[in-house]
Amino acid sequence: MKQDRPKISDVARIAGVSTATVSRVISNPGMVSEDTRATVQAAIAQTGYRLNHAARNLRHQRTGSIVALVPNLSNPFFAQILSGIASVLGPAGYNLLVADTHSASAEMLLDYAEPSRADGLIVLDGALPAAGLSGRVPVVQACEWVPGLQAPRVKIDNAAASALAVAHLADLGHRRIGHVAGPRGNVLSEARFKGTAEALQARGLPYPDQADYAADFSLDAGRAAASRWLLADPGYRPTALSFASDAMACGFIGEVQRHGLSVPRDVSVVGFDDIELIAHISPPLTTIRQPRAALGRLAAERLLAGLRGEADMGADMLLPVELVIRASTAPLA
Amino acid sequence: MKQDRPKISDVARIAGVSTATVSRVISNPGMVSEDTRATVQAAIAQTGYRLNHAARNLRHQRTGSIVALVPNLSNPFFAQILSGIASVLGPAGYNLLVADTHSASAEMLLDYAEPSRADGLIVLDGALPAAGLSGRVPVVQACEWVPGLQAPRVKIDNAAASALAVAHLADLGHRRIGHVAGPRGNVLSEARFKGTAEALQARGLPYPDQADYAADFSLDAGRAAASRWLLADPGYRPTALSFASDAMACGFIGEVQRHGLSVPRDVSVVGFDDIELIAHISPPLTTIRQPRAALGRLAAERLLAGLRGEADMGADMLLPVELVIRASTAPLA
DNA sequence: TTTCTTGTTGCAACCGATTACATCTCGGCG
DNA sequence: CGCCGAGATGTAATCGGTTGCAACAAGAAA
Repeated sequence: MKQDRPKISDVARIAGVSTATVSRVISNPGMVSEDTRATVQAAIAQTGYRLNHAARNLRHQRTGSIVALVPNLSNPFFAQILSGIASVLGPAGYNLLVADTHSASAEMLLDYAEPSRADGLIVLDGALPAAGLSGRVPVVQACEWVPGLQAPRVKIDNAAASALAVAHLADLGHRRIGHVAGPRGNVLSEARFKGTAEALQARGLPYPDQADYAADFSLDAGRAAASRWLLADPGYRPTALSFASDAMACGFIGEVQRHGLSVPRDVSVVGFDDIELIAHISPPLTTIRQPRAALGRLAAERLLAGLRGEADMGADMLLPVELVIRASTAPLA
Repeated sequence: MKQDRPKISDVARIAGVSTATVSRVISNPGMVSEDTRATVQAAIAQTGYRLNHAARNLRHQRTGSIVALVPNLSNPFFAQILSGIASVLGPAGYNLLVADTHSASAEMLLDYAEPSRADGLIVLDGALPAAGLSGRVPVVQACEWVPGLQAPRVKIDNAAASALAVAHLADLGHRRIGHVAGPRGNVLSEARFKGTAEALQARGLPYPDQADYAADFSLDAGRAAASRWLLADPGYRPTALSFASDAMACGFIGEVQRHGLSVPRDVSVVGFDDIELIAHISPPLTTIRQPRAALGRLAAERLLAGLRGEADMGADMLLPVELVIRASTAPLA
């Protein structure tokens, strides 16, 4: 009993043809006569032959897989983008290789950009070094982006999104509108802070020249922001706040409520992302909705187009966002 | 100017040695003399040589990657398990290939179990066919499992977990305790329903012989369950309910509240999973906490041990769960 | 009948690294 | 002085498909 997996030469021997013909039956059936094809297919079935991908990839100089570099896999936000990516890659015959940039060394990350590892790269982490990512395999940036990296970006219009939040709060009569930014240095933090500041300025409202940075985008960071806000003079502190993430907004609300204040009576809150469940907290959170799955899908499609050599891999792509008004915002009392 | 990537023979030529020596410098430096090693390393640096993984994999008959078969990538629950998996695989030198079983055909899924594609398989989807997964590469099942598939399982004790919920509600004085199960046929749904029924029976409480199946584990399914519950006779319907997921519990609470009832005054609710944010809804949800990241980590470690040929890839592994008491449960009025 | 297509198929050279085996050198030892 | 062993390095087969090119057959055109 042969324990080894059958190889193409085994099939060829049984079918009485050359390995070339077997190979053609597999990858280019039209080139082989009907009779031969049937014989070979029978031999394939009989032996239970399965193609060796490593061998094919070596010869074809491709891998059939796309790497996604994710800053934090456990963040549901990224999971949904990945889901969008996978939904495009799978049907197109590509594998999705996921690398958590936090649990991988710089050397390993470099390795992911190797043509012998992946055919393309989707970067979801804006904190990576631009050098090393470029010039090896086609790259697309999604959601976040790496400053200085020449690769198409599929993202939302963060400035416009911030402006939406500001407009909503201003329309409700708020004049002292604050913004709690994400972690310092993060491209999204900066873009959203900048967008908020500019929107405030455009309306003649007071705006900060320095962002109120949080440690990260987490619940705890929102809680910390609440502590700062609670300490401030009620006569001067913002009556409305926009946050760089829903999680932060949640943390803020929880902490504020714990101190006996009420949202939106004492302070209006706008989140960012529209993650699941956010509609079910108390009060349901007003937020900016990002098209997460679409972001992933479009990034993947963009990359595939690039691999086919079709696309103008130059232009960026801005997806629309949407203000979802729930109950965490109210007119200024 | 050579556009091609340098290969090992280019390095060899420049260093004035054979390809064998270059190969040794890369993968077995101790075998090469100090001088030669330095020369070769200089040549590698000079050419910017990078190893071709496809070639090495072909020769080594391994791929360096592990596939995770996930039923639904956009579900944050799985994202956190994946995170645990990635945190182990990365440092061990393995890639994580993620396949969404929903957006892949059966043929593609079979392909993932090919030795030429992956060195091992982590199954997170209990609805896959057992045939085709077995006997090709080492497999570990995590969280969910495939009935009939002979592969070690890393999971929680679903029966014990259900019993925890029942005990909690019974201790609060509830006698009519219900359970809303996940989708019919899902291994977790069945296990949790069975565990709940047995726990009820053991306490002499009325128990259903048929599960109250939901369409899936989602918020909407919980909402639908609420509609059913609201229609039932208040004198007979359960005064407390446990759910097969937090999302369902949330949906239920939201719908019940919309009808002017209050949780936990009118009905106590226990969720399952302890996903993020669940502590911030109103009321904060009492639930069963699953060690998600640990599940992923252990599954990955198990698989790696199997790949090294170390482990008794036979025994299953049960992780402990924990009852987290918050405010959605209260003594029977 | 000869020549030219068109369609099938086989031969053998790849893809790029790894490694068993052979070879060579040099020091130690009888 | 010759033999042996250890260490370093080269030679070439190998992993398993793919594909350019050649060969060949059969039918069409001349």
